[in-house]
Amino acid sequence: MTASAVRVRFAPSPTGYLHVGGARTALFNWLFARQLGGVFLLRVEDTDKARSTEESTAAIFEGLRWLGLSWDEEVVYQGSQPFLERHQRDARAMLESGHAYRCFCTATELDERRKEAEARKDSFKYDRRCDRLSADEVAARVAAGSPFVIRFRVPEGSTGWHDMVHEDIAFPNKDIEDFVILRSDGTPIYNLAVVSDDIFMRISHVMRGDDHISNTPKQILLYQALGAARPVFAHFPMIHGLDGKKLSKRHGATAVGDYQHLGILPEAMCNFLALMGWSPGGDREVMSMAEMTELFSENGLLKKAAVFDTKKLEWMNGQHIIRLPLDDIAARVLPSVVATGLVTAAALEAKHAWYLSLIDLLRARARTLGEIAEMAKPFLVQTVTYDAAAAAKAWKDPAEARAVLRAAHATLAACGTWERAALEAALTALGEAQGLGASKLLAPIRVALTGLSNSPSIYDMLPIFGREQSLARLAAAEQHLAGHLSA
RNA sequence: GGCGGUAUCGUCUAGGGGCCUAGGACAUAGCCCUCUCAAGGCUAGAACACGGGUUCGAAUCCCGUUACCGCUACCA
Repeated sequence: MTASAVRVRFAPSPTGYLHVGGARTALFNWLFARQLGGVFLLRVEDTDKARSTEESTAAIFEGLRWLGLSWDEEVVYQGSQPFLERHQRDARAMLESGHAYRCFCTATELDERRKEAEARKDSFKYDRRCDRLSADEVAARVAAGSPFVIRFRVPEGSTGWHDMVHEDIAFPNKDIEDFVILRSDGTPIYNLAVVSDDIFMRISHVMRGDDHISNTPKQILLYQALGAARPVFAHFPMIHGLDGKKLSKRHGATAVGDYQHLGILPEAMCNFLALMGWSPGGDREVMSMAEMTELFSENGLLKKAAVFDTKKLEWMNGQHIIRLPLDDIAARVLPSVVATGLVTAAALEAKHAWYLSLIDLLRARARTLGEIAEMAKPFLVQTVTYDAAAAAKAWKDPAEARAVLRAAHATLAACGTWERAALEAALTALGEAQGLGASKLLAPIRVALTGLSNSPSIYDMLPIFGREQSLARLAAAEQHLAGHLSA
């Protein structure tokens, strides 16, 4: 097969949001296509009209776009008229070629028989009774207007394939029942629709979740009955929650949109997802999209279900936050910073260099974009709010703290230049002169400057605040403590 | 129940007969760095599900058992 013949698709059913498991499947398809210069397609499986919604479709597109998984060609809708008609044509063709037959058993009857079998602890499989109907009988029922479904007549033998991740898998056909391919209302059942569409879309590799393994033999049978060449199949392992069960709402955030709002970068999300079911080999872990595209290989595909651990996702996000270009991160965190309500985008634009240096200072200590915005707050407020616990600790003795602040204020005010090195030298000298250790000296200043007990280095912050603002904050804290003393 | 799949530290994984007294990462604990918090560095504990084979030799190959997961619809 030539590389250009690679055509893969992601085929979600629009009944919810883009789930992390779906996102992982989409990512693998995308990576595979991009690496081989193939085509990545999107097909919305909306044949179940009752459960499909437009909001869901939009949410899935949005999730894919955010992740950067761009698709080629027009999105295809499985439930659209031309598609439906083709599904019916294919079903009819199989009826005519003898690969399928009409079944007049009603859903209720089937249900009862299934329950009876269950009560006897027998496994239920359709008994093919309608396949034994005479041609005349069938014609009579059709003429009488009896509703019927079309069932595929599963042949003798065994159906297997060579899976890209599981190697060889085979199912004895006797374990596959004569499954329905067309409902009594003329709409197709999943397996028919999928095969019909994959043939039509000339899909070369069907890559999906493990949960489709048992559908595969049925689909292969359909390809054969339809006289079409089958694609290569790949079944990726499932993603589970911390309890080992299939990931669901109970496990917390499972929609990719949840992570977007949490301040996770799409690069980190993809990187993390890629490692669930795939490994580039060796100790390689943190990768850019370009690196993953280059390294992706079916040899690294894993069989075991992976547990989704948000702790590692967060760590990985921190790694991407540090590695991505500063202006890129600064631009992406901007909406969150503006959302604090403390500053406008225009104001930040006006002092872009200052904003960049601020973000540079904060990003090493953040794991999410939201944390960066949170840590940026003290730098954006007009008046500092002193955190009670921080003040209680750093300003334990108000008189002493006030003295330190006053001395620091005088020292810094006397500084000729407002540069990091000079400032540090001046304060270090002050500390030595007063016999104050770094902690004793700097902790009160930290609270005066930020109101918090944790922050970037004082010497890094001073230039960010600037001379005027720094001195003002020192003075304000001193004032605050003075009030505290008289009270 | 039937059928199918999977099985290395708590988690993500490296490993494809000897390089394995099993490596890396997250998490956890401790130390270093240090003005706090991160980041970074170092260290520790922590795994080949079990039982049989095959082989001079098995985490790696085969079989069985067990556990877990999935499918078992006129859902997708």
